[in-house]
Parts: sequence; structure tokens; C-alpha cells
Amino acid sequence: FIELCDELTHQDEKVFEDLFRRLGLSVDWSLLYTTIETRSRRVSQRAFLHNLARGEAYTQEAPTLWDVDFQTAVAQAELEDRERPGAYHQVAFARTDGGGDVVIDTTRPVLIAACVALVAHPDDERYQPLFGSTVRTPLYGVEVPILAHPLAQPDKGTGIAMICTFGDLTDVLWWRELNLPTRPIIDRNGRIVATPPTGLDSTEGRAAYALIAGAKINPAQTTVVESLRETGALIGEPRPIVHPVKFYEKGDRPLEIVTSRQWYIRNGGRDADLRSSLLARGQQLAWHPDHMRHRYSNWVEGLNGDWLISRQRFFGVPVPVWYPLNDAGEPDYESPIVPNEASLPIDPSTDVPPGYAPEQRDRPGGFMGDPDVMDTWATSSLSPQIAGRWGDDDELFSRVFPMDVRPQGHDIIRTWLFSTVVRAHFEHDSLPWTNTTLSGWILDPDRKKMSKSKGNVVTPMDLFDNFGSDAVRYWAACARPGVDTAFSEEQMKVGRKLAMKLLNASKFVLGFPMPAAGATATHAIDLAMLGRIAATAREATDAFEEFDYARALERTESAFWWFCDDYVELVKGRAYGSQGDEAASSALAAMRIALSALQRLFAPFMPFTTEAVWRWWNEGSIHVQSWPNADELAAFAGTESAPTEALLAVSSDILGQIRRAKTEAKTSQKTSVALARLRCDAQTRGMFESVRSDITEAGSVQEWEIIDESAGSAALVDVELAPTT
RNA sequence: GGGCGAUUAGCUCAGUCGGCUAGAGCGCCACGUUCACACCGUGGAGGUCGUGGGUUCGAGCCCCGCAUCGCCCACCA
Repeated sequence: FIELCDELTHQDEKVFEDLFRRLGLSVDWSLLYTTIETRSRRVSQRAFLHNLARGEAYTQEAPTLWDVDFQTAVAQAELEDRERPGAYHQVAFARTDGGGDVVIDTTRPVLIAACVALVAHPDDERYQPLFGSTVRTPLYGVEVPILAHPLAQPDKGTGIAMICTFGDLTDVLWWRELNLPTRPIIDRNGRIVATPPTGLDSTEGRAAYALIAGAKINPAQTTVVESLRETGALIGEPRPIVHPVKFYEKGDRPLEIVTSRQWYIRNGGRDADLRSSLLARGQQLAWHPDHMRHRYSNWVEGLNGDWLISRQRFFGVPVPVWYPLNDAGEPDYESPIVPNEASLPIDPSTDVPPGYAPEQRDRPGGFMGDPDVMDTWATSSLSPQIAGRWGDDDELFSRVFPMDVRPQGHDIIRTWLFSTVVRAHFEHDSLPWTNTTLSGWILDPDRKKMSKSKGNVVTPMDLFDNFGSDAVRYWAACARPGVDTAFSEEQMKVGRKLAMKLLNASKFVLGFPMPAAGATATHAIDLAMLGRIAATAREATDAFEEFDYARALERTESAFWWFCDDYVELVKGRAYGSQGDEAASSALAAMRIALSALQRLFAPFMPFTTEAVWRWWNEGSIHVQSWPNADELAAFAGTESAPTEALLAVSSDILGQIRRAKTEAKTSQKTSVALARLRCDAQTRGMFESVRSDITEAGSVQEWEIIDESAGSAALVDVELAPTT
């Protein structure tokens, strides 16, 4: 079975790797690790043994949430609530002093046989006189005390509840705090146990119990309700309700609570000091987006027990201990035998502990292996240690740990993120990483969470086939960190158009003759354009520093479309040589400098398109080039000043007015302008003169007439179109 | 019940330090085949920024309340 699991895992790994490669993730595949490989098992077991040696891991026999189908204990972090139909049943318990009945409300009358006490709030005057007295359970006749506990809610049901071992986590808490006996009646298969619990001794009681012994829970409940009705203990009829019930997140039936021996790692659920240390770790961590830190605090503050790491499954990293067996063949759980670290990883079901012989397995005076495996998070919580080769290459580990960033979904803050913090806190007295980024979910177009059961999932490979990897990446990159995003083919089409535009724009710019060696941008408008690209590079860099990739993309995209639609349209006549070689040279140099920066700014988002266009005119991959920055564009120092932006504004304003006139005249943009009459102030005129020849060409203006206006006046252009032929 | 987030154009979303005459893309309308690109271009219509108060010379933004939606946590009598 384990071999088949391994095989399937490798097949799945291949599928994922193909997917990630197709997506263009810049992963160093030589550093691949899997959580079930030898090295990971070694790290997992070593960390566990360290936890054990320091007292951070311990084993305990205790009531545990149990999935009767998966046949395993589950941890608090794996729970989810589901709304389920149920019914309140009012049931009478007879007072032993003959003073009448005490009526409780319960949704699970099947558990009356497991009842060990009734409980009400200490301030509840209705029940105060009864505290310390006893009642008999209906059907079974077991005498149980009436006790007081502040967690009992006077306004819930009749205000007095029955405590069963165990119906819910509150029962466990009451049982522990009130020192109550145990009367378990549900076994690990979800059936009523065959023999009645201790204390259920009367002949009538045993007869009543025999009716449900061995039955599944739901039929047993039906039987109990019938019996209650016959004996008159059921008051009125059950009142249907819908209430939340705890499920294992992968399970199909409600969780039960059974007593079993399990391994735990301390996580602050039972220790206020540890809890505040772990809360402090959450405060030290840089969260992106920041508000996600509240989910961490919320979770840590709400923990009600330590982290249950053992699972009763066949496939997983084994708990690496054995237990000595006494002469009666009983294990001593308090003195586990641990392996030498050098021998890790081990499997206690086949490996023999130091000092023992194989024949001594499961024999009195010999040993037994721990039968459990560790939960997947117990290994995944060590991913920085595994990736950093902790214990195998400590020099490497010291250089990469703590790591810079953990990216993950916000739904696994309570599992992956938190458990990783716990392990690093214990092992290294440190955070595992400096930053964490939380991505949102992809929702279907109707904003519902995608899930296999709803059948609304899409597979990435189909998207890559239909839209191209860069287009899919574009859509994904538009989703801001931590924000859920609806699946959108429209957005992928936009990404595809952008990639196409980058191909075309690159082809166009590179199709011009090479500027002469040493040529650079000299014209004011060219320098102004480069100033804007430099500003864009700075904005994108700042955004990336804050992990806001969506903003970096948005700024770059916006600058790129402006570059294509406004700047290139404005200067392309000059670039073709209409104003002489020197004027052309400035435009050609500027366009190439801008194109280089823009291609690199887009590289993280559209790795395939940018790699293609980069190699048209460069050696080597774009993905190992330096990031465009202010230093690189320092050759154009001073071009980011306000007059630069003003110049760009004036030029697009004047050209825009000419274009609008042509649009309003419902004529082609290439229609000549016989006379353009520009009214503007002196400052605007000055700027206009520096771009006049470009605007003249771009707007096909035959003649200008400049009319001076007072300072501060908006520029106005009257356009007289030449007759079309 | 506790916490967090969202609410801006028909849709999806930006809006950074309180200066906004509120933007983008898609969609829609009109025009245009222009020598990189019709997977294109030019222009246009479309918003009392969820709501009620407050602070301020000035509020989409800050403060208080409310509503709606979503998520996290608690909630099985």
C-alpha cells in the first residue's frame, strides 16, 4: 500500500512540475523536496525527538475528536462546522429525594446512557436548591449528581444540561473540571459499545441498554426516543432545529469523542506563557496584507488544547519511538525508547530499537513500536528546515534561515503558517521567515468558492492551452494580495492582448535602424518620456518591495500603453527621419532605452513574451538581467521634474484636441489640418515649441497660428480641416 | 456572540499624504482600414463613491453609528 502511495505521489509530482513549468515559475528544480522522501522524514523525526527531549511533545490518554469513518483522531485545526438538522428532546430525570422531575433539553438522547451529571449555572436560582442532590437517568436508572458550573447557560434549553462522556467538547471540559467518572458508550466505529458502562447496574437499566447495544448511532437514537416516549420520560414531541455540528473537514459523519492515547505538541492551547510567546511571534512577522495578522491572533487566542499530531493511518511519517513491554506485555508509555539521530529516518514497525533483538517485538519484556504516524502538518511545519537542509548542511541552513517569505493561502494560516511558527519557535527560538504573503481564493464567476463537489473547478492546463501562460499569469497578477478573485476569462483576454501589444511594439521599435553608437536622447519630449518610464520603474520597485505585485503590474501596464499610444504615435514621424538624422537619433535612442526598461518591468508577469522579445535584440535571458532602476536611468537625471510632466501634458492636450476635432468631423485621423489656431499663455507656448514639429507631423498640421493669452489660460486649439479629396 | 474585510460606472476593480473637475479595463455608442498592431486606433456616453451623523477651508479617504455581503473564530444541552 505504501509503495502504491509512493508511486502515485511521484506521478502527481510530475503533473505538478509540468504545470509549474508551463506556468513559468522560476523554480530551481534541483532543490526539489517532497515531504515523504527520506530526507524530509529524517528532519520530521529529528525535530519531533527534539520536541520530545525538551518536553514540548508528549503522549497522553485523553478524550479526542474522532472520525469514525477515517478511523483516526483529528486536530482542532482540521475541524469545520456544518449546519445539520437535529431536534430538541425534553427529557425528565427523577429526583432521588422524591421531589419530582428535573427536565433537561438534549439533541442527543442516545447519550443518556453516557450521562454522568447534570449541570446548571451557579447563579441560576431555579436550580440552586438542587445543587448537591442527585437524580436518576431515565431508562437506565443511574444516579447522577446535579452540579454547578459557570459555563452552563441559563437561557439555553431548560437551563440545565446533561453531561455525557462525551457528547461535545464542553462535556470534556466539565468532565475534567468537575472530576466526573467516565461512561463511554460510543466506540471507534461509531457504534454503541456492547457492554453497558460502569454504574449502569440495575436489571431494568441493563435491559434498556441491551436495546441499543451494538447499534449504529442513528438507529440507537430512534430506539431511545421510543423508549423515552413509552416510559413517559419524553415531555412533548421533539422540536426540530438546525444546528452546527463539528465535522472533520474531509469527513462525512459528525465527529465523536473517544478516549485514546495520542501524541501532542504544545502550542499554547494549555499554557498562557507559551501562548503569549506565540502571539508575540505573530506580531513580529510582517504580514501582507497586514490585516491577516488578526486571523493568527484570533486562532491562537481560541486554542482549547495542544496540537494533536498523531494519526491512526497507514501512510505518513511514523512516530519514531518504541515502548518497553513489561512482563505482562503491557507498554510503558511514560518511557518511550528513542532511536539514535544518526539512524533516522526509522519505522518502528520494522526497525528494532537499540539494545533489543527483532524476536523481542511485541513480546513480554520486549518492545513494541508506536503504531501511529504524524499528521502531514507535523512535517510540513518544517518546510523551511527541510528546504534549508537543516541537520544535513548546517552551513547552508545558517545562511538561509530564517527565510525571507512564506507565500500561502489565507485558509491555512491556522495550520501551515501557525504550525511552522510553533516549530521554529521551539527549535530555533526564532520566526521561520520575516514576511508572509497571503493569497486569496479563486472564486468561480458567480463568486462561489471552487470545489470538486460543486463541479465548478477549472484546470490550469486548459487555461494555458486556451489563453497562453502569460495571459493566465496576467489575470492572476491582477488579484491583489489577500483578496479573493473571481475567475475571469475576460481578464485573460486582456492579458493576451497586452502580450500581443508587447510583441508588436517591440517589433516596431526594433524595426527602425539602430541609432549610431553613443547616440542618446536629447529632445525634450524624449527625455520627458524617459523620465516617466523612470518614475514607473521606481513605482513598480516600491510596490514589489511591499509585495504588491498587482500594483507593480498596473503601473507598468499603464505606462506601457501610454508609451505606445501617445509617445510613439507622437515621435514616429521623426523616428522615420522626417526631421533629419540628429532628430531621429534622439527618438530612436529614447525608444530603445524605454523598450528595454519596459520589457524587463514586464518580465515577472509575462516571462514567455518578454523572453521572446528580449532575445530579438539581446544575448541571454531577460530573466537574469538587472531590474530597471533609478541608477540605470540616471543618464536622464532631472527629467522626472514637474516641467517634464507639464510638457507631456501640454503635448497630449494639444494633440488630443486635434484628434477630437477630426473625430467630431467624423473623418479619418490622417486628414490634414489646413490651419491650427492655438490660443495659449507664454509658458504653454514655450513648451509647445519644443514639441511643435512632432505634433505637426502626428496631427498632419499644415499651418499653425499662435495667439497669445494671459497667463493661466487653458490651451485651446481651433482646427480648420483641409478638404478631403 | 467576538474579530477581520468589502461596499466607487452595467461588470471587474484602482484611487498612496484629506486637495477630485472621482479614474482604468471590459462592455456599450460613434467614427476610422493609419506605412507595429483590427488580438488595432480616435473620441463619447455612463457615478448624488452603501447609509445617517461628525471633524475640516475642503471628505471617496479621517471619527462615531447603522445596513448589506463575505471570511475567520466561538457556538452541538
